[in-house]
Amino acid sequence: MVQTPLPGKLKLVYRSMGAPKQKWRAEEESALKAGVAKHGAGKWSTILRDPEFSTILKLRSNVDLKDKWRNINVASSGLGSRQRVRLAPRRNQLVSQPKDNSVDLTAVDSDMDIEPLAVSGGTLQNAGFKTQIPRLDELIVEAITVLKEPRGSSRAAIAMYIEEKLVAPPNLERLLAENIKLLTDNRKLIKLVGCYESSGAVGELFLISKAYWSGPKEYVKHQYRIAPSLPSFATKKDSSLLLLEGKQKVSTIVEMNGTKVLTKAQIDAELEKMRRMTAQEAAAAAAQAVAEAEAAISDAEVAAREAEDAERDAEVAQAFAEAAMKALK
DNA sequence: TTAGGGTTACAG
DNA sequence: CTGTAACCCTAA
Repeated sequence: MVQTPLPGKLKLVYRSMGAPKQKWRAEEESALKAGVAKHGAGKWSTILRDPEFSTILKLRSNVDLKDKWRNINVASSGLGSRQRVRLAPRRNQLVSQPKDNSVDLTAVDSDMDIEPLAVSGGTLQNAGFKTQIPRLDELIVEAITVLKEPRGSSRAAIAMYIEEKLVAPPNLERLLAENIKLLTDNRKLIKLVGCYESSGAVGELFLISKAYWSGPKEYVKHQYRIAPSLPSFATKKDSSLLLLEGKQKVSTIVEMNGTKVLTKAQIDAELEKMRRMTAQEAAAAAAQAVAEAEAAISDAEVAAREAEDAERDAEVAQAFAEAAMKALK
């Protein structure tokens, strides 16, 4: 019980070879989250053995993964300190059972990920256990956000995340399917329906409603991403025809993202180009745009410090790609 | 091997 | 000093 590593004199016990602490890199953390999404929490050894993560997590042990996952969950749970496990968080029950579809997710526009976090000054004193009965739609968004999977998260991954976090009702899968569909229809989420190859270009098909890809070599993935919030054109009908042309357009988007200005002239210019292209060409161009976006995401993961900005740019690029794909139907 | 409790290092 | 993250120990 009492841990006595050494007599109090010699406390300067360094790690294996003089490594004080091994801070987790964002890359490793992402790999861990992805691994949990794939294999489930608790399968640390399995995750460690997965060739997709073994390279990144080579220096970590299964215990390290377990501890890190615990830290992530503790931090994500909104509760400040977890040295004292006063009450088990198992009392959280998902009660928002939509009888029909009375879940008003239209009001989830601006106040989405803002947590109250009223711990100003003193620590949690009265907040014994949180009664924060989470909303399912918020949980979905949180799952996708936390998992940070480059190609989005599948329903199974989202369900697994939620089940890891709280006691979910047995019909979670069904509720999840309904809620995800609503979120997708309301453009809060972007659905990755498939990947395809067209004339050498490999891309993804993002849909926000019903559409089908009849092109060659399509395989369904059914993963979901957070829909980026774009200035204006997302609500305009006429601007549904948008298109990118590879990295050139991406750089344009980056500039746009910086200034937050998307002029009508720019949209018209894109429309002009779009009208000269066939659906196939548009698909290829959209594919390239997505590829650029993915490259930006990869770079962001390597350079963990500027991950936010780069990923944001990537998402904007993907939004354009999605708009282009929508135009195809 | 994993889930926890417990400990140490580090940043604020 | 305090809280947090990385690490350690051990029962199951």
